[in-house]
Amino acid sequence: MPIHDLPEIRALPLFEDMAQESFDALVRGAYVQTFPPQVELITEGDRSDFLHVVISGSVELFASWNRRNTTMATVRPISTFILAATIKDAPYLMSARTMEKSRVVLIPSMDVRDVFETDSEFARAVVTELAQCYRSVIKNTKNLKLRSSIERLANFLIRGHETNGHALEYDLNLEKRRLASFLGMTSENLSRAIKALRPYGVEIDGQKVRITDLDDLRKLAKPSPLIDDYST
Amino acid sequence: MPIHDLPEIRALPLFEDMAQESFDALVRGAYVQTFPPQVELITEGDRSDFLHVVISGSVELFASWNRRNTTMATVRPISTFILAATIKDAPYLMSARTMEKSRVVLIPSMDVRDVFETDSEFARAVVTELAQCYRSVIKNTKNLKLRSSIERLANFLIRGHETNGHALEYDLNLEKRRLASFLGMTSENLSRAIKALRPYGVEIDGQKVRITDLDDLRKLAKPSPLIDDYST
DNA sequence: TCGATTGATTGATATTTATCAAGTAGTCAG
DNA sequence: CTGACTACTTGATAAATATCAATCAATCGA
Repeated sequence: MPIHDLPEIRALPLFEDMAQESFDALVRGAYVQTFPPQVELITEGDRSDFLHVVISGSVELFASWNRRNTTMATVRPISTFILAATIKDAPYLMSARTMEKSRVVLIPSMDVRDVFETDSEFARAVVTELAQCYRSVIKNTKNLKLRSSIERLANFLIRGHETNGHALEYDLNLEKRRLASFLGMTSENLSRAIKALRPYGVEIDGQKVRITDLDDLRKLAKPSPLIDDYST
Repeated sequence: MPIHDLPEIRALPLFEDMAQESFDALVRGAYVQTFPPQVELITEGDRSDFLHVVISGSVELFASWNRRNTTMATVRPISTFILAATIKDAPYLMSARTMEKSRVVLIPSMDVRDVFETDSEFARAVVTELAQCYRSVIKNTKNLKLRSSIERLANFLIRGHETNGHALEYDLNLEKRRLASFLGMTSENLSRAIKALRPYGVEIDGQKVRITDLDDLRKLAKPSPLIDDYST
């Protein structure tokens, strides 16, 4: 693995506290690869061979059943994905494909499990990461079950506003059809939902989101830290 | 804590591998309590004070937003809940209430975190448990997003058939309104969904489920291990 | 530059799901 | 036993969401 990627990976919460020799053991068998857009990196049901770390670009996690598909999440640098499957040595529950040209580090799952057994600092970091992931999925479930599609969109937009330094104008950074699927609706209905939010001070033109009346939008969205705060 | 509960708790996957002294440290501050039905044990948003272990009875995990409620899971003996919040020392994302008279062990969260820091066997067990929980919630999300309510019900019934030793007649063991909420539908629609499954060989009378044509039901439900197998 | 393709939008319609309003059956306390 | 209560069911209707078809706009490769 090219040396210039190491510091960034080493600095990830998952790796920063572990012993140097453990980290070396992980990195030894790892390799970095650049993928073109729309490449399926992993397929649900397959055995977990590698822990993946997205270094640049972006990756979509999606799931399928009975010819239906849904976007589960998008992974942006720098972060790992499919940690749970790696640790459990269990089949992937989701597929992953690159959304754009992306660089990904592949760490052999066996190495991850070995180091996990020997380095308790790493084990603890894995716990923190998994607990975080677990809580995120729970929040997502609450979002899906307790809110209508328009409410989900409204909250998504407010979250975007917050993650973009509270800018009132920011980039969606996501194709609308993917957003629709992530929010659990069709593209057509996302279009209509966007229109429905216009009276609440939302303008979306292409990838550009503009919030003209945040208070009004908040009144509709009713964001809650127990659903929308991804940091806790 | 009464001594006669200890062996069962000790045998839980979460605790079985840890050092005896660590287990003792956990149990020292713990206490067991019997609650009547419909008691709210924890409230979402509250700080995590205890790790809970259900010894008998059953506990419903539910979540609320904007005066709406949804059942997230039911916890049956012997298992723990809200492990993630305890480990992260973060607010509960779900509330919990007893569904019937239940005995619950309460282990102070601080003790859990302390032992987690010192006993790496325990830390590893926590990882396994959290990875399991995480994967369960992912499966649940796929279930919700990829299937219609009738398909969810059909798969739920097949799962019941399997967890009851492949019996073609078994007890629902759950109020229908709770089942409805868990499956993400209203009670009324659950009633109708049950009727809609009759042509596929399903009879539900009160709490009694009878599957008369498993093949037909399977053809509709299309169960997948990547959604319905809770063991992997 | 120009088809061809892809993503987004819109309108019409269908399906799914929720809500509202009765009504039924079973349970339970007095 | 009885009246109140609760869970469940049913039918009618409404709302939410999906599907289908058509169009538009942007992009891209030849």
